[in-house]
Amino acid sequence: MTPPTTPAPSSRRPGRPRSESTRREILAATWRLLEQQTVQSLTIEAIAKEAGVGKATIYRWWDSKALVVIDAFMEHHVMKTPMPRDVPPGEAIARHIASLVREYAGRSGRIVAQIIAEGQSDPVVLRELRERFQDGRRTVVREVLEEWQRRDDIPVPPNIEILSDLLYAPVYMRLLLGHAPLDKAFARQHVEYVWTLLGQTPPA
Amino acid sequence: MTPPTTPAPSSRRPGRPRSESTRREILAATWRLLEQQTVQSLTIEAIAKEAGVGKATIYRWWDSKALVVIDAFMEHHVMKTPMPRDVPPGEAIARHIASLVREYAGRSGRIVAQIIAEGQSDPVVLRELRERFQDGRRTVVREVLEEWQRRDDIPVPPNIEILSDLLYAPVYMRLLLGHAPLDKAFARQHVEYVWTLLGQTPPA
Amino acid sequence: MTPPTTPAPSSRRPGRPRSESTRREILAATWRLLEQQTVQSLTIEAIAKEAGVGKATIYRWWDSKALVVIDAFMEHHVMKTPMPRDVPPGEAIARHIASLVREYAGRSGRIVAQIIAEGQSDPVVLRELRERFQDGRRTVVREVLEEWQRRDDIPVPPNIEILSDLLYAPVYMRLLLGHAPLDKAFARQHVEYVWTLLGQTPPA
Amino acid sequence: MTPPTTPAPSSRRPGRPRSESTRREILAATWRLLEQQTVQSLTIEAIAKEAGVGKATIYRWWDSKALVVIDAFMEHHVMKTPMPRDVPPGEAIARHIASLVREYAGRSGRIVAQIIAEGQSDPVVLRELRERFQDGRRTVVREVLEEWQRRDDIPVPPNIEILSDLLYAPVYMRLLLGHAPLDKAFARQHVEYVWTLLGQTPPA
DNA sequence: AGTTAATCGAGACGGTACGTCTAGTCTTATT
DNA sequence: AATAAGACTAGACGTACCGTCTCGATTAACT
Repeated sequence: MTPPTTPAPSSRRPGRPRSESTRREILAATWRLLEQQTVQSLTIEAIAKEAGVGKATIYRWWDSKALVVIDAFMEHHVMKTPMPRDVPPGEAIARHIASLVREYAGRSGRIVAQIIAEGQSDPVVLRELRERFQDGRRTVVREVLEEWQRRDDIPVPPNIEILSDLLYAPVYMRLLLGHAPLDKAFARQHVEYVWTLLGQTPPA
Repeated sequence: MTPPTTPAPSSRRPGRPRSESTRREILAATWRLLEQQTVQSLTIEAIAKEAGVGKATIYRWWDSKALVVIDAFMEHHVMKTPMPRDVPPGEAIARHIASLVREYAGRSGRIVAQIIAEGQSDPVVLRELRERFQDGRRTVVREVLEEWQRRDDIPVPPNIEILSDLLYAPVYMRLLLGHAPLDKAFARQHVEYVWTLLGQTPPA
Repeated sequence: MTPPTTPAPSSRRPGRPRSESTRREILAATWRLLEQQTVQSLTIEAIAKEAGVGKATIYRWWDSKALVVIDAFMEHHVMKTPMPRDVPPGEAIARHIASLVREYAGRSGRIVAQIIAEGQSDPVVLRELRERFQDGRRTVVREVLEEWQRRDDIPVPPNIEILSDLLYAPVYMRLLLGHAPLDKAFARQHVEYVWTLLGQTPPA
Repeated sequence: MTPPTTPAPSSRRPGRPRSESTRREILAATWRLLEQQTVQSLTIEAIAKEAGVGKATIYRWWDSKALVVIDAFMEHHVMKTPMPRDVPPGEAIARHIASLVREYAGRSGRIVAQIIAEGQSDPVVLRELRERFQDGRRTVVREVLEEWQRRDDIPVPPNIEILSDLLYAPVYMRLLLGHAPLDKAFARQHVEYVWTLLGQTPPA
């Protein structure tokens, strides 16, 4: 199945073209339903009904419920946790972590967590989530970390992913395990501690 | 519903007592089926058939499929990742992380990941998993970290959970997101880097 | 699949026994729906809904929609066109044809016609209809015809089926083709003519 | 909807004229598919695909699947069971019945039976079938029977349809009910018996 | 030894959703 | 206009499980 985001690159295929309004309605309906239930309890049937759409139309463009949810999420997410680019790298990362925690503490966090959950039994979902949502972010983080190393000479491991994980993994762990709160206090303490270990003054 | 692990607390209830062999057969069947499929695709119906047991018998003792899986997992897990207690605390933690990575790289890891996944739409599951599988471990980790602080004066955050997460979260993140390998090289690099930040010599 | 009319011949099978009330409710619902629509437009889904029953329950006991309809028909039909046994054979046949025409001119006729229609693309249906509905009748007709031959010396073909068809086929042809009315006048004219050919006085 | 056999009666309508080759291709595709499946299981979708034609094109010219089938049947049938016109009327009828039985014993019989079946839930189909396929025949049969009466003084009922049904109904009954074979032996026995009743010598 | 009460297996039951299929309609660009 | 292509809403298909229920049969402790 062609990824639904890639329309028709060439001139034009024969037949009635895909309805853009239908696509939007499906994603909007999905998003509405996710206010009241989990991804697991969500059904294609319910999405179709809520969107006023035939089930086959959904199956035509998406391979699984989770992929619809990823699309719906991307449609409404539009990068609410950007990496600040006009501040020193250490502060950029700190602010980014804070905004990520803030975002993940709410509904978006629950939905990301449930998409990751779906991904545990469907590799396609996990891959799609990473490619569309996280890989770009990881690249930016890596660049900022390298800049930070150049500017402030922070100690960096041979494989910079190790540092990147160190910074972000606790956020995801609390999101998914819920063993401790995912809140502003956590973000501050985590940043303060790691910055101290890196020999930096934590941002105010 | 009474937790299935708590048999009969008082002297004795009237009527036919619960069959211990049936309980074991259900958990064994669950474990067998999990060799071939995911927790999500596993069904109570299939467990009942595989175990030669009525569905109602399963429902009588467990509230959900995931709770059966947790029990089956505990039955076969028997703490394969103990915290070494006869080595210096820094080395104990390092070895523990290595054994955890080793364990999670295989089937147990997949199953733990899938239980966490189930937990994203069922708080009971997540709580049960934490209480029976992780809380005890976290307590031990905390004790070892405090000993480490006393012995080697490592820098420790006010809330020691922050350090604990720093050490273990990358393992869970790789287990669940799969964005980077969960292998021996990762364990070594991660430990080496964090130990360096803590001003310690990483164990060989 | 076991014919649903044959319950459990032996002592008792394990498991919850089949619900007789459910069986009756399904057939009653089918009959109700057939007052408003054709067999072709009838759906298992609609039967299930009308009967307040799960679809699987219908599929468990019947192989196809048409077989449910046959059962529903038999349940309500209870042989409304019996062969009179206390009159001379010629008159018995004449009365039987008249009652058959009367019956087939109404709803029963439409349903029998539609079952035969279903049978054109499903041999099982046609066989079932013949075995449960027509074979018994044909046997009786044959006996009465043989008695008629003995008593009144009517001319009979070597294969008595030929005469039997001659008597009954026009009824079915009008039922199915509708090229001419299936009414009392037809029944009278048909009987009068055939009786004349057989050298008998037609009954008043 | 205009009957599809009536092309464009007037001089010329604006726009692209109906494609005759498309019409033929649809009917040919229908006929090909009917070699492998029943009318009931045949779908407009399959016909369109097999003919390389849009579904809408079929819907534009025919009101239902069964009407397409009737057209396809007429296209290939070309009256294979004509009434012989250069023999005595009794023999003409006898030969006609024999050829009808021969024809109906094969694939044509199955298709006619299935068209009649479709007609049980769609009066339009039944009417169309009669008008285009059987009414002409019935008229011819009636004429031959009347000639037979004049020539050989056979006993004829007031309404000659009664005799006509007597002759032909057993053929249709066996075609549709399948309770007894539709073969050469049947045709011979049936004709012999009826001819005897009519006081005629059966043809050799 | 007989009674009592909960357990067990089997499997039928009312439901719900699955993913597929076809109906019949519509929207394109092309002929 | 008519066409091929194919997307669209609608809804039935037959299957799979859900969690509940009714059976008869078992299994112990308590009369």
